[in-house]
Amino acid sequence: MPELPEVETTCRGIEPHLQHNPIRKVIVRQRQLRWPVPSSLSRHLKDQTVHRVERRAKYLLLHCDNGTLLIHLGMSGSLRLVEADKPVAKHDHVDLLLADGRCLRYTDPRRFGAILWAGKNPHQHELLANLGPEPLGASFNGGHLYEQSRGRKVAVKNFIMDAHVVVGVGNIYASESLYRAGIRPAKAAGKVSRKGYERLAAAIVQILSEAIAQGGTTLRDFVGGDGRPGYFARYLHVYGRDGEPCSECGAIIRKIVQGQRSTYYCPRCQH
DNA sequence: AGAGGTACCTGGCAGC
DNA sequence: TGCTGCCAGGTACCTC
Repeated sequence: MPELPEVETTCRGIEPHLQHNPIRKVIVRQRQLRWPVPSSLSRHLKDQTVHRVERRAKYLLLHCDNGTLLIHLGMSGSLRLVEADKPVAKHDHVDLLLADGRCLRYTDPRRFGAILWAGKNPHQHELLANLGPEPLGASFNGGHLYEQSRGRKVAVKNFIMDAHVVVGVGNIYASESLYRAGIRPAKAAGKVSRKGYERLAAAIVQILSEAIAQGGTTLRDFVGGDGRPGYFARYLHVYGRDGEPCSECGAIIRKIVQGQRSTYYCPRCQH
């Protein structure tokens, strides 16, 4: 479910509700996520206040005075503020009960997500320390992609999904960005020109920014709860559209598999 | 070092 | 209706 725009939307959505609203109790119903939820969680969080929520890559960092809670939503995770007495559903794994009678509820059917305690220097945490630049940050541009890609034989689509190169480009937006930049997903990363990477970096920035402005495209349907409707048809040009005509040139959109993930592209617009 | 595959897990859907 | 197989938005870790 969550690509970077959804994580960003979650980040902005929960922060104002957590500030000045101390955590009174932690309930862990399912400890077995990607890594076990630490048993020390309750001790660390009880009576702490989250004073700031930050996003780094697709991790959420809930900063408290004595350390930081790291949350990753994996493929199917979500965080919602609900009344504390709302009945729990099957995959509601963790609740942070708040002083105002509500709770931050972590739900994750596939349990690929993570909830970890990071201590006082969270950016030094092993999961965060070696990540590439933020796509919406100042150090990300076409030059960076160009430099990083010299000599690399990996397909450019896999290259831009590598978190050591740039974080936050998930499977949907990888296809969409390459389409907008006019680059074939299977092309070797080292063979893409500087100009190509300048278009690609610009496309990544534009597409992620637009998705955030819309409130996180995929989160919308996830919250709605039913499959993957409306927004796909409206905002995505190639993803999930194999067999349909390209909106630019009319050629039939193709689907290929790269690294066990589906990739979509227009054979006429992308070279 | 880099490329590619595997693993984690549940649910929804198509096809029979 | 029920079964089977396949697919799904992520990413750390393994092997070659």
